[in-house]
Order: sequence, then C-alpha cells, then structure tokens
Amino acid sequence: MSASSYEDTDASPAEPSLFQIPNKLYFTIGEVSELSGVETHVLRYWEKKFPTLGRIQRRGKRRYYKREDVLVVCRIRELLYDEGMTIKGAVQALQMPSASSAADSRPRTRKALTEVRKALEDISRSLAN
Amino acid sequence: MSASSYEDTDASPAEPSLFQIPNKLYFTIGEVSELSGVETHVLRYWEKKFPTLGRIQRRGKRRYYKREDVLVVCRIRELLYDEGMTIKGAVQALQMPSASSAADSRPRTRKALTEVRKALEDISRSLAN
DNA sequence: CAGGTTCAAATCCTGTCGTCCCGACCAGAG
DNA sequence: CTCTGGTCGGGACGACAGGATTTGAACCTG
Repeated sequence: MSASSYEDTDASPAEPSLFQIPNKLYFTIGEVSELSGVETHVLRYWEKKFPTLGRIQRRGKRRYYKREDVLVVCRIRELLYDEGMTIKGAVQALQMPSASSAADSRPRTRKALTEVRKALEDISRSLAN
Repeated sequence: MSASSYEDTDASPAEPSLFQIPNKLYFTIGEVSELSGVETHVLRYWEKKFPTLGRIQRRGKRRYYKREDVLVVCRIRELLYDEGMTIKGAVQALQMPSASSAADSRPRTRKALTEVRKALEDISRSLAN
C-alpha cells in the first residue's frame, strides 16, 4: 500500500485519477462512495439515469464496480457538480465519444498531451537502461 | 409573404447567425423573441440570471437589444436547451474567455494535466527503488 | 385616440435531483 | 455457526430550479 489511503476529511476526495484508485478488481458501493465523494443512495439513483451505470456487474443482488466504473462516477460528478450540467446533458456528454465538451480538440490541450506522451517515452527509455 | 423573415413555421428559428439577423441598431424584446425562439417572459427571467443580459440598453423603461445581444440570447438557448446545461453552468460557460485565447487555463484541464504529471513522477520514483 | 407592445412584480406550476426510511438480506470475520 | 455491519430496493417526501401566467398600468406608433 502506497500513500493512497482514504483518510480524507469526509466530503471532497479530490478527484482521484486512475492512479489513486486502489488496484482491486471490484469495489462495493460503499468504497466507490468513499472514493468519489458521492453518497451511496445517489449512486443508486444515478444508476437509473445513466445507461452506463446501469450495467454494473452484479453478484447476487450486490453491485460490483470496476475501476473504470469508479472513473465514470467521478466524471459524472464533475459534469453535474462542477460544470453545471443537467443529468440529461451529462448523459449526452458521456455518449459523445470525445467531443463531449469540445475541450480536447483544442490546440494547446493537444500540445500538452503530446508533451506528456513524450515524457512517458522518456521515462520508458530511462527505465530500459 | 415571401420567405422574408419571421414567417417561421412555429417554433424553431434555426440558429440565426449574425447574417440572418436584420441589420438594425435596436431590437425590441418581441423581435428578439421571434428571432431567437425564446419567449419574452423567459428573456426577462434570464436577465435576472445572466449578468451579460443584465446590461441591456434601456431607453425609458424599455429594453433595446443590440445585434450582439441577440446572439448572446441564442447562445444561451443552445447551452440550456441543446447542451443540457443548468443556468448556473451556462453563466459559468459564458464567462469563460470564449474558448480561444486562454482556453486552456480551464481549471479542470490544467488540474488533470498536473495530476497526470504527478502520477507519472510517482510511478517513475516507485520504479526507481 | 386606439390598439398593440411592453413593463414589473407576484403567484402558480412542473420537473429535476436528490433524501429519508426501513425491514430484509447477505458476506466475511471470528 | 454466529455476529455484525454493509447493502438491498422501493416508495413517499421535499427543496429548488426554471419557467408560465396573470394583472393593471405605462408606453409607443400610426
């Protein structure tokens, strides 16, 4: 276990990226709630609204979230709470492959991504030695 | 009775660009309503919500919309009705320095990038040991 | 002057987005 | 096996956003 830990105060678990999500196969609804800062009853509610969340794996009657599901939840939370979308809008934005907020076809964003990619290659190379 | 202007079928004035807006200096609230497909009472309502619309020119007590105001109204309509934004979200989206110059100082984008960068460093470090 | 527009403010209405409650159920630790 | 605490679904409730309607007066334009 690295410094991961969810000993965060209680309300806003600053936006976990994939890296900050514990490396487990499955998460209970309670864990997802902790990670994403979204109450369990809201998660159940969203399930009715977002097709994506409707297909959560189940064993018995229980929900078993995968890591990617956690990310989706976080994304939804951002759309609703930060970007001021309605649920309908968020659904629509999620369906959109990438042009969702038109944000990522911007020159500077792409440049930044290229940069990150280069950094990755650097690291990879530095590890090869 | 030609295809001149506000002869519109009934409801959706397909997205007027500057060119489709009559070349007048000022528009009444009724005209703007016709052009944008937004009811007058909604326009008055939005005025309370959008700072941008709060500064409509007035002569006496009446509103006098300029051509650019009409465009703003249309943009708001898109955000709310097509893109599924809440009013709060739309206000926020409009304040954004218009997606061109400082587009990527968008908090989310930068935050995400910073995070990725940090995660990369973490990984690099964790591998170095 | 008439008839249509526009005004502000108050009230009303509908849908959205949760919130709360609760007995029953179940997985895993001991 | 037993206990315990997380999880289940579902229905009633509610707060607030986002308009819609109404009213009576003021205003413009021909």
